[in-house]
Amino acid sequence: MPFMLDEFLPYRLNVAATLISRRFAALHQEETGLSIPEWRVMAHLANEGQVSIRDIHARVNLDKSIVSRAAARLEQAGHLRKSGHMQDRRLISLELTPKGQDLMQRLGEIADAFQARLHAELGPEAERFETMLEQLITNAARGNDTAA
Amino acid sequence: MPFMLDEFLPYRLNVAATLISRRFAALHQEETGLSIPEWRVMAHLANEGQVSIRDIHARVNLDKSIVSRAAARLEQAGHLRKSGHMQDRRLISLELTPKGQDLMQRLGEIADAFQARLHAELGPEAERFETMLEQLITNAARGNDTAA
DNA sequence: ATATTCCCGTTGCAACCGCAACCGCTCTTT
DNA sequence: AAAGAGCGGTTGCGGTTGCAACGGGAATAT
Repeated sequence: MPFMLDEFLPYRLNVAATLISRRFAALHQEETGLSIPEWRVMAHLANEGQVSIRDIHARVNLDKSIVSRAAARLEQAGHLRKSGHMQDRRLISLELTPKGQDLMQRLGEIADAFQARLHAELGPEAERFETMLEQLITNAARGNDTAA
Repeated sequence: MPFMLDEFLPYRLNVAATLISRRFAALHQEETGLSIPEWRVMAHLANEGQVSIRDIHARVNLDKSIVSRAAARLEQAGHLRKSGHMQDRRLISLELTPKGQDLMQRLGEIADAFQARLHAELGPEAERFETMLEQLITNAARGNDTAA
C-alpha cells in the first residue's frame, strides 16, 4: 500500500477548503471584490462594532500584517473607518462605515444562502460534520504536536 | 442574527485546513524541507511512476505553473529526474530518483502515522467525516454554482 | 505539404503571504 | 522620574501564488 495522496486528510481538507472558497468567491466577488482576508475583517467588524487590529488578528486566524493591510485597503475603498483609541493610543479602532454596513448586509445574505446550500448538499448529517470540524480545529489550535 | 463568521463553513474549512497543514508540516518539515506543492508532487509520483506535468496538474489540484516550479526545485534537490517523452516531445516525464524514493518511503510513514492520529482524535465517526468531505469536494469540483 | 488550431510546459508579472524588524506608546521596575 | 521591558500596528523583504502570454511541438483540415 504505497500511500494514497487523496485519502490523506490534510490534503483533502485543503482541496475542499480551496474549492469551497472559490465557489463562495464566485458568488460575491463581482459584487464586492473582497479578498478572503478583507472578507474576514468585514465579517468580524459587522458583529463586533468597534474592534482593534489585534482583536481581529486573535479572532479570525490572520497574521497582524495581513489584517493591517486588509484594513488599509478597506479604508481606501471606504468600507471602514480608522480612528485612534483614546485610552491607549497604540490601539486603533476599526469601524464599518454606512457603506461598509450596506455591503455586509448584502454579503451576509449571500453567505447565509450559501451556507444553507452547503448544508442541504451535505444532508441531515451536516451538524455532525460541523462538530467534527470544530473538533479538528480545537485539537490543532492547542498544539497537539509533540505530545506522544 | 447578524451573521457569525465562525459558524460559516467555508471559513472553518479554511482554518481547519491551514491548522492541520501546519501540524503536518511541523512533523516532517525539518527532515524533508518540502513545501505543500512539492509534497503533493512527490506523493503523486510515488505511486504513479512516470508522470507528466499535466497529469499531476489534473490530479492534485495545483496550477500548471506551480507544478512546473515545484518540479524544478525537486529536480534541483535531486529528488526527481526529468526526461523527455519520446512519442510526444511536448511532454515531460517525471520520475523519482532513488534518493526521492527513500524520502517518500520515510515521509509515507510519517503521513500514515499522522493520518492514524487524526482518525483517533476524530473517534469512530472519522469514516463518516471523510465521506462527507468527499461529498463536498465532488460537489464543488463540477461547478455547483449557477445551478440555482 | 501547408496552414490553422490545439496542447504542453515555462516564464513574466503583479499581487499576496509570512516573518521579522521597527517605531511609537504604555506599563513596570527601581 | 528614568530606564527597561512589553505591546500594537506598520513596513520591508524574500518567496510564493495565480493568471495570462509565450514558444515549441503535434494534430487536423484543406
